[in-house]
Amino acid sequence: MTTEEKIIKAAEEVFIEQGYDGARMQEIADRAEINKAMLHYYFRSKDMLFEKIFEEKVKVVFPTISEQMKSYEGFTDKVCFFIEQYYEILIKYPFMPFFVISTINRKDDKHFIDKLPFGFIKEIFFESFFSDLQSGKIREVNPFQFAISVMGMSVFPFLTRPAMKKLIGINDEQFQMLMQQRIEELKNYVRLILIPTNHA
Amino acid sequence: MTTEEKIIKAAEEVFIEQGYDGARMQEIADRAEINKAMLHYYFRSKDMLFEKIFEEKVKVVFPTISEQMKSYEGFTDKVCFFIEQYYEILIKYPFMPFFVISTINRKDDKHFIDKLPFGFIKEIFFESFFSDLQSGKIREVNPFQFAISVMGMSVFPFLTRPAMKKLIGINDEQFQMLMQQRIEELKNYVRLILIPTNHA
DNA sequence: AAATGATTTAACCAAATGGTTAATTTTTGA
DNA sequence: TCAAAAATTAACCATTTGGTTAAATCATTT
Repeated sequence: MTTEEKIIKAAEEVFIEQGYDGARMQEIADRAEINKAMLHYYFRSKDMLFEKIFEEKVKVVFPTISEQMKSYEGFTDKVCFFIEQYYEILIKYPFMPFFVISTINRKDDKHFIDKLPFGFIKEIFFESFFSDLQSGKIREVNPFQFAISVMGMSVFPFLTRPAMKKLIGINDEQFQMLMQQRIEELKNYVRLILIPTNHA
Repeated sequence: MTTEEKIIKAAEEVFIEQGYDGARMQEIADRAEINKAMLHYYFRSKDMLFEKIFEEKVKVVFPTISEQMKSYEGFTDKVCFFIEQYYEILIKYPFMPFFVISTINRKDDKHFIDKLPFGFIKEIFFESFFSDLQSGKIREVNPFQFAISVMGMSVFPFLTRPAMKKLIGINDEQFQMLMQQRIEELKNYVRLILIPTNHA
């Protein structure tokens, strides 16, 4: 493991746990078991190190689901598949949503928003939406609002994990199980919302 | 306006905008137009000042909706009413959700979770749930998962406001309008999920 | 008006923090 | 083998930050 890799691994941990403001360069150095000067030697400043980590991590959270997505024809199926794939990632990286959201909400530095791959979301949620709407395969919902809802339902428990765990009284393992079950539940909700009732 | 009130107002602003770590005592003093020593005179330390603000603000975000909630009989109606009331508060205080979530996610200090009024949520979502389920008035959904979903759909756009605005390309005013429209959309989703289709 | 207590201020402090530097060790390539 | 380049370290630095203090001002009561 090279020094650079050690730094990135440690920086990931610390930034994700503590956020930009809470993170300390010394702590990153300690966890990487290297001299603090190395951080600046490899990444110049705290800002540039953070930037690097954020870009790297965003690539993980918003992966190229869209590729596989194309094999699904209908909008409903696409959304359901998205939930499945997204949850696989979320369960693997449960701290990611809070990291991303706390970063894009930083008062002074709003430029991180531009690093989010919006195209990806648009592709998933709007591509087959209108054709399915016209052919009557889905109900008349607002695509924006619906997209926000699916994202919100998916991500919210991960943003409130500490509170969730306390509210329901569970540990990390049980939380993970609950999230696993949640996939089917959410897919069910999506179908109930989208698929019209056939008044035979 | 007393000095104490000036401090609280300024501290609210700064803590909500910058978070605990990002907030500076000097900036709070500047905005309140008082000497920094007054902050410690009235609230001893940054921690105690923050505690005060958090407690105060939580009372606003989780108000006594539950009282009015009781006049609604059915579970579906209760949830719809909750969304209405909750959105009134959210539109008024759009920064609150991020403030609360970033606080309960603080690594070192997880005790803020205990200050959240969980009872309130339980009351709303579980009280009439089971009776309505047994009488067949609502579909068989998991009450936990459903509660998380409603909360998530409601709160998510406020957590991602800066990104939302950029994604859809709107300003603050338009965002507020979008959220106003969202109330009906969400109530619709809730009904579609909960109310069973009558197979006549 | 004087004494008392509460409030406010300016100056100060120690610790922490991001960042630098000059010297040292390790690696590399001719 | 040896010099140049790259990597690493310890010590250091300027600034910022939460917090303190002692003196000054203001308000209240007698």
